[in-house]
Amino acid sequence: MPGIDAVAALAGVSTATVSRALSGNGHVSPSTRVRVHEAASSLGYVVSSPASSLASGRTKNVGVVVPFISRWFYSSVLEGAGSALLKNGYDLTLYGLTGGDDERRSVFEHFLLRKRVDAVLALTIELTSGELQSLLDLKKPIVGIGGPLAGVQTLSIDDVGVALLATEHLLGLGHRRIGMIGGESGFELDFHLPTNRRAGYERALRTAGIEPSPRFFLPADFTIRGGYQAATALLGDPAARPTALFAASDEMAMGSILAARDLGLSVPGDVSIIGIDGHEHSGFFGLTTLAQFPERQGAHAVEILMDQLHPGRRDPTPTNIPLPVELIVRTSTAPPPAR
Amino acid sequence: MPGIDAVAALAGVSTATVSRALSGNGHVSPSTRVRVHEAASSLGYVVSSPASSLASGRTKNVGVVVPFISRWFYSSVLEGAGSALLKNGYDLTLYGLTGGDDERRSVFEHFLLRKRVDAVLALTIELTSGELQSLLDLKKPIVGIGGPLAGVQTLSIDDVGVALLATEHLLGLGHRRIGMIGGESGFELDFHLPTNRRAGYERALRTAGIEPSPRFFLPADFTIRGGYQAATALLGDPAARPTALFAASDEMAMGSILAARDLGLSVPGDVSIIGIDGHEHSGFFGLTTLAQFPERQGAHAVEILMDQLHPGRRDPTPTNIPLPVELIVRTSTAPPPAR
DNA sequence: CTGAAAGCGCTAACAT
DNA sequence: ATGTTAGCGCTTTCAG
Repeated sequence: MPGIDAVAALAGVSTATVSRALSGNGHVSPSTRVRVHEAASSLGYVVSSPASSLASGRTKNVGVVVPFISRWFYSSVLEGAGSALLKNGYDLTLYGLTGGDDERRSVFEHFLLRKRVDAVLALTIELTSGELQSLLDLKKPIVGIGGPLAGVQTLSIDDVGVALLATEHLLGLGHRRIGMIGGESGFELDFHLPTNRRAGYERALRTAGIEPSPRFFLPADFTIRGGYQAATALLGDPAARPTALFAASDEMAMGSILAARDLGLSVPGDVSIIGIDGHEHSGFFGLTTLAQFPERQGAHAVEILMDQLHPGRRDPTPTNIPLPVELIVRTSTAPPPAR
Repeated sequence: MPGIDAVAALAGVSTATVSRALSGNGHVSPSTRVRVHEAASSLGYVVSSPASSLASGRTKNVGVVVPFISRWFYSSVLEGAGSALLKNGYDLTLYGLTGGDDERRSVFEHFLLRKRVDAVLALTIELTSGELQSLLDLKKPIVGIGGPLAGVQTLSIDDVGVALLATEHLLGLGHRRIGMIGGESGFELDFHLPTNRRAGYERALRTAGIEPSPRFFLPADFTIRGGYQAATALLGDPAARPTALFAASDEMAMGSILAARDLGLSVPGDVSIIGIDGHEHSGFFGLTTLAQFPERQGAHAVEILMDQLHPGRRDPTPTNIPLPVELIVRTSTAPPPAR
């Protein structure tokens, strides 16, 4: 492992010049820049990150805090963020908040404070004011996905709007009896997502002159199994069942499709089903959905972080950036049965 | 952000003593240890990782290299490894090899060489000899999951054995016409996993006096959709269809269950289906499976790493450690139809 | 058991 | 455009 002075010696310049040439900070003549790069690569020199960090105060690393890792949405965002960071020369240090409160506390009170990250990316985490404060105290760029988070730059889809669109799609097909499988309100990790999606659903109905019926709403836990159970209950009464179901996540929508089948109902013949997510499996199930694009969200968040880390690279960005969603119509939705 | 000398001053000792007291290296009298800890926490002192790393050569960080992030197996391992690392005071830096070759090269030639990690954990990655060499040159502990990897400590399930067990379960129920949905052989990222699982399947059949028929084997891509298509083909001919299907992954097995339904076949009445994985959704599908436990695998790998990082903590471990699997019998397997 | 002091390998003023 | 040099904030001999 050669050091910077070996490179300097070989290139016939000072270590300062090597540092400048390799990092791109400060001016170096084109010719010496080339010499230095050649010397470095011929020696296989790679800068020591701790030494560089200690001297410069920058780490070329960003911390990503996630509530879960092995769920489609989070791991997809992670994938997008990771590859975007790599392209920018940054590492990604992952802080999972799975374990208990102790683990969570140690992340905020110890791990994130070690001066190991230049910025932090927080995925759909409802932070306590103490946690938020300790992040803000770092005086480092923070961006949240799924926000909004007070005082933090965030990206998020418009949960009310997306639910509105989904419900309107169903209304547009002629459905009047539309059920919803929502989120459990205790699901706090996602910023009022359950509440907002329900609000969008109800607003769409009311706008169409339909009073939402509590009998048509059932909360579930965002999983296939939860969706299956809720759909089974909602579709169970042949006399008074909805002709369409809007599920607040694709996994629940998939569970609903399976439940409908098991009840002997055809989708979309007897019941239409729409979800939210654009889950990787939604195509297989022929599910109509409002797709969000988690990988792009991750990449987008990284862009914002990079802009803040390298001022002058772009305009300052506003406080909460709405993220695009896209209605993908597949074969799970159609006009209601003739009756 | 107070420094170590602020703590030293407040505790009335030297910085050296603070360092020793906080890190646990070197002896400090119980009483001063307590004073130092109190001083540190009252000031909110947290060691600067770059400074500590530069001085000690240790980073308290491990690099994890993964081929994919958003797949159940990998994200589960990651979850287990992450929380185990956290408990040990280590950070986890994630290197995803999703992007193209350039990205991959930069990980091995640059990112991993920055002296940022004390060890590396490689998940089911078939490394080129050059990549392996550059890892070995780091002279740091490496452990692989899914191995074996020449010269590296690895953990892996016995792919031949697990396929053998799955097939034997089917044989034990009385099946003789057993099909398999295997892996595409081009799926190189997993060490010969497709080949090994097929070998176990064939060995079990031969031991039972059955010559495996190529017409009963179809490769797929480990996804639900792939399993669906393969199962549709395998079960398509009512005259000569297998009475049982062994899928090399749970996702493919789930696809098979859906395919069987769509063909009007009852599971397990007409056809039994078994998978490998213990996927989070396998319970929902009533799938009989050979469960591996990716989270535990991640935690286990971390244990080994910690043992190597803190010598004397436990015995040196052998070269390839077999991982436990467990047959979970649910409702997708039963004796073959009476005929 | 504790303190003094010499670095760890780089970066960033400050000169030139 | 490039060189000189003083740290960055710790850890770790080496003494005592």
